[in-house]
Amino acid sequence: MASASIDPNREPNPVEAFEADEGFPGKKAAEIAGITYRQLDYWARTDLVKPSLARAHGSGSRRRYSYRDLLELRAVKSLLDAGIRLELVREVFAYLTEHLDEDVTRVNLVIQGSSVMVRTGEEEIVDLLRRGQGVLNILPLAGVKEEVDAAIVELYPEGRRAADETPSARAVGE
Amino acid sequence: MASASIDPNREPNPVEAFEADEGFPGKKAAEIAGITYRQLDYWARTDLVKPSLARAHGSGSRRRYSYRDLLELRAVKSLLDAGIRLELVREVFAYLTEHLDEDVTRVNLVIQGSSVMVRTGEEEIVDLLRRGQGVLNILPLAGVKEEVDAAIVELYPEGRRAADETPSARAVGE
DNA sequence: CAGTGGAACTACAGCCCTGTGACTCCGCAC
DNA sequence: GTGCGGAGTCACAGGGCTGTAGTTCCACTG
Repeated sequence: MASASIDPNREPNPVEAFEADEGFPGKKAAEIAGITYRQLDYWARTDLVKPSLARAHGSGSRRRYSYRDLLELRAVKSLLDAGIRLELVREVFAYLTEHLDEDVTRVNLVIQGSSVMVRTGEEEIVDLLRRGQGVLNILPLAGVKEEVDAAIVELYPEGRRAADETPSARAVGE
Repeated sequence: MASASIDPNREPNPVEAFEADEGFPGKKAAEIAGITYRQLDYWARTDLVKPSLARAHGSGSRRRYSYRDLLELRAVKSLLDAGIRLELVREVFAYLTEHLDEDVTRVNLVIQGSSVMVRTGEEEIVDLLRRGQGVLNILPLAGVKEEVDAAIVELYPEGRRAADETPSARAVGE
């Protein structure tokens, strides 16, 4: 709701400030995504979601997750919470990592058997439903983004160098 | 759509003949459902899908599955194939066993988080989609029935005492 | 009615996956 | 340098099977 204006020369929001600064360290990434640190660690080791700003290089080093990584982490969590096996989640993300651009906001992730799609309209989904082959799994990515943003604001209200407080729903286009 | 006519004085189809006779023994049930015998056994032991005509009572005894049991087995398999964890499947069936009447044919099974629903129209599903909270899993039960019928006809064409050879459901689909 | 063969259930060990706990280790900021 | 916090390691647990070697019961034969 509210003031998520698409101002071309707006201030960087907390998310961007964070990222520009240094990204999110493992522990915070886990908190924001709502998972345990051990899961985050396990997923990183097993190549499910790796920190894209800086990978670990031995004990004592620090992983650094980008905002997009957070979205992925949270999406994984959502799928898991919905009772989907990590095995399938891995397949999904193998695809997703390549095909997901920045248009996260109005899109549904649709999984049908072993094929993954990114669908915008309800029409298309109804169509899939009608020709119903097997189970459909549908994850609205908009919700994922909202959750991540909310978690960031709640856990780390001032970003890093303060910046814009509005939760940045980033709006339509992209 | 099509020829699954509800003819009041039709012959019993192979399915009904089978069941009236003695139901389906474990091994055949597994074949028809498209699962391994070990899975069937495991599910029976852990109370996921139990043979409703006769449960095992020691080595040498025989489980006897009803046609409806076959539908459940196949539905479980579909859910599993779709990457859903057995844990969730158990929850689903706890509900389903009570709320699934005989109208299996035009219904979608909708799972959202921990709540399970049986929905007929696309409207309702679109609505759920629109207010999208979390992941939706949708399984068209019609397909399940078709698959079971097809499997029975293919694997055991003569039912038991012959009976009606016409593939009951299928026809048009395909 | 006893004997027998085989189908089908049972027991049990073992495998893989997904974590979790409890340490240990070590890079980096100070 | 040194200490802190986060990465690494290892052992182990629980779920969900699978494979295999028993056990039984049941139907059929004689």
